[in-house]
Amino acid sequence: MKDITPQQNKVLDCIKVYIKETGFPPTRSDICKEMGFKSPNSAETHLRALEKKGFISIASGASRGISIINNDIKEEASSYDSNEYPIVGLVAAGSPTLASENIEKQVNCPSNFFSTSFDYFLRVKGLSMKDAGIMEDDLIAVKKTHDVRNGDIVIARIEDEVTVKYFRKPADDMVILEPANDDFNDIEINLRNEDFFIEGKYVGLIREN
Amino acid sequence: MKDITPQQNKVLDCIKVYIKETGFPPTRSDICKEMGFKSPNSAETHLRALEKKGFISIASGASRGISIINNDIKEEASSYDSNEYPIVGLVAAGSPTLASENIEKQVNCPSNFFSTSFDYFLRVKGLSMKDAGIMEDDLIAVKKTHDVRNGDIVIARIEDEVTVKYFRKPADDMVILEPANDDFNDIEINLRNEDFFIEGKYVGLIREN
DNA sequence: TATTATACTGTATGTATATTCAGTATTATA
DNA sequence: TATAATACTGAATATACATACAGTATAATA
Repeated sequence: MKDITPQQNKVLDCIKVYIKETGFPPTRSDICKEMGFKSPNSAETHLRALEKKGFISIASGASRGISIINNDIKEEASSYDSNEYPIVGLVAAGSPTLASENIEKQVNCPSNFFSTSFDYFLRVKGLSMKDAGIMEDDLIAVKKTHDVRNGDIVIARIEDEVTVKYFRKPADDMVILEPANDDFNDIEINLRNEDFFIEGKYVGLIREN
Repeated sequence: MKDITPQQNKVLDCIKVYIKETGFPPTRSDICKEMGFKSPNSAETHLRALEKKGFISIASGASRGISIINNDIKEEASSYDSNEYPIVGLVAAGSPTLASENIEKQVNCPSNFFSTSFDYFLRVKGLSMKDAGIMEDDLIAVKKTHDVRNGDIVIARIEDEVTVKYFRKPADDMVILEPANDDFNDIEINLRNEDFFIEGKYVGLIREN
């Protein structure tokens, strides 16, 4: 992304403000009013410059067809770095984890809250990871990934059941899921016979008291 | 707000999706394409119905002048409600907890993140509260208060040392601080002889992995 | 020094768009 | 049973809007 000029930045800001206040983007003429321009072409050229530099996109032919391209890194820097993340339960049925019927609610959380980015929160059931400090009803931040290593705490699906455990893979066709609680036993999975899937990785935890 | 009909809800959804995908609201004709209508007036009448029922507002004369009216309480509450909270260590010296030299860094966190409001984060040292799921290096959200009850997890200062423990007060002149770990012993404090102070109460926890 | 980017004014125009009017049909509501 | 609300088609039109073209001027680059 190229550098933005102060004036172009003003125009960009004025577009953002307009959208925030009205719910839809401004016309060239609206921008002129806001910026004090007397020709719609002043707005037009600024828009084309902003488009060329990657700050906005302009839908050809459409009125008010401006959309802000949010550059995540810039957003984080400018403190608008909050996002809504869904909380899902440990759903047992074969439905997709993030299907709307599984979402308990959405919570607002800065996207850079944990050092690793994450995709959703999972509400923990049971005490099988007690000794790792993961208690019932805790929210664990899950990053969707298949790239897990021995010793990672993973969110895994065996057949139709979702579980949180330590991951270990002693052989190519075998996975052991280890709880962090002496009252529970290891789960051995034979990858040839059983339907096994890594949903993601545990990257953080939130508890409410 | 009046009841929305299933068809009107479809139209409302289609507007939301259009905005999400393009960044700007649809025209009547766009809605027709999405919904399969053959007359722009079909979209128009639906829009007017949605406006009348308070789901959208329509800017007169403006193209794409539709904006979604958000009366979602939870979103309003969580949208731009972020604050900076300090992280402090378990400082032993007699300096005030929130003195700048004790502040590890500031973190951005929605102020309504936990059901109870809080004042700062404390970085946990040691494993004395392990069985309560509080591990080394966890951040616990602390609410400054002196109003604590038996069974609460409190942040207390004995002489010059700060500690996190379960609180119990069996007599007027006595406090027992109980760890959640069999390897540690209860701490009995005689309020007549010892300098004891309740810093606050544990209301939440955050862990980064 | 020539060229490009920035930063505007001013005019013009085709079309994208909102919006009204005229109908038809079905289903609630009073 | 009359009335209103819902759910559409189809056509017409004034205007809102994007966008191109013609200029002017200044600062930055090659």
